[in-house]
Order: sequence, then structure tokens, then C-alpha cells
Amino acid sequence: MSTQDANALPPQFVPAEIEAPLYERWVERGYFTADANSDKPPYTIVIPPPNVTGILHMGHALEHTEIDILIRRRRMQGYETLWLPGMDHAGIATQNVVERQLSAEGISRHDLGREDFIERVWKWKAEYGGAILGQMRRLGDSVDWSRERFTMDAGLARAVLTIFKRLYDAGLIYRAERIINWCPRCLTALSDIEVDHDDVEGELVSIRYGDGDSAIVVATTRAETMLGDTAVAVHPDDKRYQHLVGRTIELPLTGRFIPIIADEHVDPEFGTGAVKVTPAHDVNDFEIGLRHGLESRVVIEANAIIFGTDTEFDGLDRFAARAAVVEALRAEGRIVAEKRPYLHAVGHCQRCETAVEPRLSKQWFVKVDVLAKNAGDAVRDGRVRIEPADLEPRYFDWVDNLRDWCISRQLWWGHRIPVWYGPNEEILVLGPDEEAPAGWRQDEDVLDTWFSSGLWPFSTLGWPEKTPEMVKFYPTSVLVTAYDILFFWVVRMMLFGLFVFDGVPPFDVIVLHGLVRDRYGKKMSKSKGNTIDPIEFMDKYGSDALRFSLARNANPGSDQAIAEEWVAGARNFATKLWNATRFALMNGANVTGAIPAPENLSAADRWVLSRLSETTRDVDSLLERFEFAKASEALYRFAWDDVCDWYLELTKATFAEGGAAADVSRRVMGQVFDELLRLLHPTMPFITESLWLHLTGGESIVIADWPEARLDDLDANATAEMAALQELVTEIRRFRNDQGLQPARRIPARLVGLEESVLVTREAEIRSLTRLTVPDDGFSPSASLEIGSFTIEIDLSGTIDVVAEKARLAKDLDAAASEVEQAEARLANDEFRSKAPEAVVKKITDRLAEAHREVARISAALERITQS
RNA sequence: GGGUGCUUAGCUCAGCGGUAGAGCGCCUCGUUUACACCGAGGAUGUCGGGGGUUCGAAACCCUCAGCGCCCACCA
Repeated sequence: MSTQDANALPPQFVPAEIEAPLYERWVERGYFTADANSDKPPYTIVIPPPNVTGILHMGHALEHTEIDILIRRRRMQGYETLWLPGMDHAGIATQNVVERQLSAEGISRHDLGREDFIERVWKWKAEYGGAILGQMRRLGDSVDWSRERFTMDAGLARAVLTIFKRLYDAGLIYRAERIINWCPRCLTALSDIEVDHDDVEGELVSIRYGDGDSAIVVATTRAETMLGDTAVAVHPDDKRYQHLVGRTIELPLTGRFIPIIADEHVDPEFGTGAVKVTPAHDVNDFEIGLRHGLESRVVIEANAIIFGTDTEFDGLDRFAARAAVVEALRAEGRIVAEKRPYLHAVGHCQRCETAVEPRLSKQWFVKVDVLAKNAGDAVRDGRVRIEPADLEPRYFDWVDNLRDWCISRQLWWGHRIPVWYGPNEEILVLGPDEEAPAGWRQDEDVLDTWFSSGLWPFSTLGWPEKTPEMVKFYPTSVLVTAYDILFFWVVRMMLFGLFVFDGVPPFDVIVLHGLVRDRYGKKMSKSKGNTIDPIEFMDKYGSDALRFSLARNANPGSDQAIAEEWVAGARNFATKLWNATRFALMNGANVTGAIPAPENLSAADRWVLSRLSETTRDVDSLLERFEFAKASEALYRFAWDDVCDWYLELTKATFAEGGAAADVSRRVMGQVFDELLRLLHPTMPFITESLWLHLTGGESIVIADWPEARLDDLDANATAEMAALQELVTEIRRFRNDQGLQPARRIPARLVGLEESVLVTREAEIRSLTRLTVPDDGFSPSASLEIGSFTIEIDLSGTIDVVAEKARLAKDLDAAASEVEQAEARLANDEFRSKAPEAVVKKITDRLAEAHREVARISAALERITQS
């Protein structure tokens, strides 16, 4: 292995020039395929998202960042990793995009027909989705994004058929007429989770039903549904209405007669204590209807038009009908009260924000009770861990209260429900390789996206076949995703995984990250115009910079703000790294031969190796806990503060001196950069690869070993010595600054007190860092500066700025005096002395002594300067 | 209506019982041969308000206020 010519590393770091070639090289060398013959422990990381349908956004960039960091580190640690591609078989999101295109052309999907519509979706994906996915690669990921892999391929279709049939045979899938959430714009059923409840200003009208002594007042926010009322309900114990229960009253505007019934569900405290019952258009009412054998009258069509009421309202849109019904009732004098505005929650379609219409309809459901209990238990008994654990209650709350899951969608893009109906409505559920008898027809509906997504951890591995991958990679180790997708996707994977594998969950750990927000921490939205395109940042600052800034802000479970300046800062870090490595190469840093024994190393060398091992240890434990932000921060601090600001500066003196010590430092420096680059590789894959190749001449950092912390390198003496040196240097610099001495100006000075201190051997380094030169024969100090036990005598060839120096000393004196005050106050407290731990008391005592010394020293210096 | 989280420097956030931190921004000086996408130095906070626990609280408890998120079949 030979060190390459430093000239080969261009002076200017240009991300665009290194990223693409390196990516191509990695792919070419096949670094990203699983090695099936490996005898290393299986280790996979599931990668989301299965539904890359819409716009590539920061959320996906963050997900990929975290996953790729974990994967790359595991790979370097020698584990076998398998990165599975996401699949794109989403329903509504994709469908929406294409439908919008169609409506711009003035046609609906129903004009187009099923087959042609699906072709349109494919076309969109090829043009738009494909381009987006192509860009994702530049984050350094390794996914095979080919059309076959991320779409409804044959394998997935097989898996869907298999699971559907198994669940059906187990009695866990059923078809029933229920009140479901219906989106009148998407024209499909929705599951509960696809409905967002938002507060809306509506109107609560109180309507008098019946007349005379059987008059009863009900209140509603959806007046139009009264056309479908089939009862009025009161609480059984409500004295006010007991005489009415069992009677029949006339339903206004319709001429129909409906009964007054008693049901426990009614809250006597709310409103008048009487409720209109519309079984076909309200979940509660439907249940009341079931209990009392009421008729369900559907009066609102799929497209939200009133129909079948034999009234003037037929043909009106639901909102128009609402106003018209109220007016008609008012004309009859039946409106007894109106409350407006009346704030109440209304369900909206998550995709298109249309108000959802609860509607009686025949759909397919998954019976979730046992499945959900298992999913909850798997986390409760520790088979699956959720990181961060604070999000567990949210998981339990949801899983433990899950209602049956409506899985049929009246859409065309998706897996068609594998149910066939015979001539007499017989039902046949087909598994893989089974065929329906002639003349039978398949159910028109498709499955909820999340139904097939839920199979992802094993359908991608070839299930239901027992493939080698299946055996090796199920269960997988880690699932990484944003918390907002916990219920949509993660829970579904749990439900199915536990069912299919008889209690073995699909993964060991669920790692949840937050959402990416704008620079002010506000949610990004198109209407606010505060969305950020990650690709723009990649083009401008490089993939590494984007990735590093995402990682550096990724605290588990909490949202992160991102702004252009943050990414620019990460790019600055990359540039710093580039230049530092360039410096190392120019000075002959190398990785040849063993590191000399500690006794042959300089203090600076021992210190930097100590910090390196410390950093490695910290980064390891942080990444094991998925603390990406803190791990990135530790690396940033070590690289910039320790290596660049101190170590490299210290070695300048060593290299100027030359000799054996310089050779040793060259070797140590090579080691430091070698390991630092490896530690940073998962977080900044491209630049580290590029630099590492120049430094080591190795084959690729991708397949290099992950560094191990050498705890023997931890060196308390070197660390203490370094702290003393840093303090001395900083104080001298501060003095120079206060005196208005230009940084570059070399000034003769005598360093008194070094001999007796730990810094005895470090004069050359200190002089180099502070630009204080060795005094010659004619040296006559004109000022002296006391720092701790040191005195720096300086020849300023003139007088010092007394005013500035007095100000500086006065400030230091203030600080020392207040230190004394604080420490004394605490020590004067007997309770503190008796109750606080000994170590704490000692610390304060020491601090007080030190502060006293400071006060004396500074006072004396002030005295002298005033006299002179 | 139930949960749940947040409120720390101008902005975004760490810290979660022993002297208030980072990045960006700000001020001063600087072409020092790795780097001006830089270096050196500096300023900036009664840690949302009020109580309490403790020798000691930004951190623990109670309470109030503001903001956010999740869940929800209140007509």
C-alpha cells in the first residue's frame, strides 16, 4: 500500500465532481448486494417507504439518511446486510395525481376505463416517479429502483393472494354492510385512519318533530340527513320523555312516520336529550338501528347527491340540501333554535380534504381483535422495541382500540380483491395458481394500499416460498420510519407478520424519527410555500452536505427544522475535511507500518489518539441508540475542534522541526484521518471515500473495517497537559487581541515558568501557536503577562495599551471575585457542607482556593500596571 | 372531549439534580505557506409565570399561561 501523490487531490472540493463517479463505481463493484454465502450473523434493515408515490420530500431524504448510515456501519462491522427496495403500489395518492391530469383534459377516470387508466398511471410513474427515484440514489443509497422491483410484481401479487386467502379461511376477513367513511370525490371507501378530523364552523339547528303533546325537539349539524331518519331516540331513564317512548310521530317534509325509542347511547345531558336516528348515515345511529331493528334508508348517493327521498330535495348536493331542508323546516315553523357558528369536528379525506360522508355500504373488512392484541403484546412483552420509548403509549393506545379495518377501495390502481362471485352470488376466494370457474366474475374493488404494504417485510423476500433470504432475514433487525406512518404501515406489518409467522414479529426494533420542517419549525405545506426541495440542496451543496445536516439534526422521535444555511454549514464542514486531509497528505501523513509505542509518541500524538478512541467509543454507543444527531455532533467536534484547530496546528511546529518526531507524527496523523474518515463514511459517504482512497490507496472505504475504540489509548495525562496548553495559548491570544497586536505579527517573548509545569516539553508548540519568537540577545521586555503560574515577558518595542490591559484585567478580576463570592456563600452554608457529597464540597473548596489565587494575582498585576 | 409533548442566547435546538451549551447570526482583528466555504478573539440568557421539594433546581413535584401533535361515533 503506498501513499498516493497529494497532487492528485484537487485543491478545490467540488461535490458534483466526485459523487457521480463514486456512485457508479460502487454499483459496478457490487457493494450493495447481499452476499448469500456469508457466515456472518444475519442483519437487515428494512427500508421504507413502500409508497414513494408522490413528491420526494425531506421526509424520505431523512429516512434514507438514517437507514443508509445504519447499513453502512453494519457493513463495515462485517455484518451481512440486505437492503430491500421499497415498493410502489399505492392507491389513492397515485390515482389522485393521474386523475388531476385527466380532469385537466376534461375527462374522468370512468370515461377512460380501468385498463387505460392503469396504463396512464404507469406512464406517470415512468416519467415522474422514475425521475424522482433516480435522484434518491445521490443520497448514496443502494436501492434497485427498477420498475420491476418497486411495483406490483408477480411475487407481491402472489403474497397478497396467499395472505388474503389465509385470513379469509381463518375467519379474519369478512364482507359486511356497514357504515364506512366515504369520500364523495375519490368515490371510494376509506379506513378510519385515512380520515382526518378537523374543526369546522357549522350550524347546530334544533328541529321540532311531531306536534302537540308528542312534539319532540332534536338537534343536528347535518339537517339533510333527517330525510333518512327512521327513529328518534331518548335515554331510557329520561323522565321527560318516558311518556313518548313507543309512540310514532310524523317526520317533517317526508310524510313518513317514525317511532320514538329508548336507547342507552343517548346522552340526556346533551341538547334536548333527544336524538334523530339516521342508521344509513351515521355510525352510532347504525348501531342503534341494529339494536332496535330499524330500517336503514340510504338517502345520499356516492357522489353526495340526495336521492330516493321522494322529496323536492332529490338531486341536490348534500350541502345545498342542508340549507334547503333548514329553510323548508323554517317555513313550517319547526326550527326552534339555531346555533351559529357551531364549531365541531368533521372528518375529511386525507388525500383530497373533501368532507367524508359516513355511508352504509357493503365492504370487505379485516377482523382485528386478535391480530391487534398480538401486535400490542409483542411490544408489551419486549419481542419488539420501539425507539424512542416515549412513543410506545401512542402505539398501545391505537392498537388496543383498533376497530375492524375496511380494506376494499373502489379504485383501479392496486391489487384487486381475489374474490369471485358465482351466478347466484356464491363466494369463492382464490389463492395463487387457482382459477375461477367459467362465468364467475371478480370483485371490482382493489385492496387498501396498506394491505399489501403490510406484507412488505416478507413479500420482498419471496414469501410464501421458503427462500434462503426468507429464512435469513425474517425477522429483520431494524425498521426505520417517521412516526406519522406508525399506524398506517408499521402496525399493519406487525398484524400480518405475527399472524403469518405464528407470533414471530417482523422486526426487533422500530426506530421512529420525526418530520422535517422549515427553518422556523413550521410544518411544510405547499399553500404556505415553505416547502424545501432536497434535490435543490444536493445540487447546490452536495449529497453529503444534505445528508450530514439531516443526520446532525435527527434527534429520535422529534421533528427537525432545516434551512439552507444549515446545509451550507454542513458543506463548509465537508470543505474543511477536504482541506485538512489535503494538509495531512502534503505533510506526508501515511498509514504504513505500526503506530509506535506510547512512550515514543509526542504529547500531542498521544492526546489526539486518546480523543480518537474516545470519539469512536461515543459514536458507537450513540449509533447503537439511534442517536444520529449526537453521533454526528461528536464527529464534527472531534474533526473540527480537536483535529483541525489544535492537532494540525501543533504538528506544524513538529514538521518544521523535522526528524524522527515528525515521522512519528506523520504516521499518527495518517491513522487519525484514516479512522476519522471511516467513522464519518456512513454520514458523508462520497467525500470520505474520495479522501480515504487518496490517503490509504485502499480499494474502497465502503468495505473498510469500522474502527474500534482502543481503550488503552485513553490518556488522562496527555488530556490534562493539553488542557493546560490550550488555556495558556488562549490567554496569550486574548492578550494579543486586546492589545491590538496583529495575529501574524511575530513578537519576541520569554516564557517563564514552563520548566516547572507539565508543559515543560512544549515550548516550540506554544510559540508556534501564539507567534511568540525566541528572544535574542538584545531582548528587553516592555510588558509582562501572568497566566496562572506562567509569566510571559514580551518585548512590544514600545509601551503596551494600558487602558486596554487594565480593562482586560478588571474584567478578569470581576469574574474571579464573583467566583470567590459564590464559592464562599456555598461553603458558608453548614447544611451544604454536611449534606452534599464530599466530592462536590471538595470541588467548591478547590474552586475557592483557585479563585483566591486569581484575585491576588490579577490585583497585583493591576497594581503594577497602574504604577508604571 | 381524552391523551401527549414543547416553552433555554436574535433563529433552530442540545442539556434533564451540582459554576448555563452548540450551530447559524452578530461585533473586533486578520491575505499566518490546509482551508476567507477560513483563522483568532469577543458579546448575548432572572433556562414561559407562580408556588413547592432539596444543602443545591434549567433539570423533580404542583399550578397557571401560550404553542404543537396524536386520538375521538358527542347528535
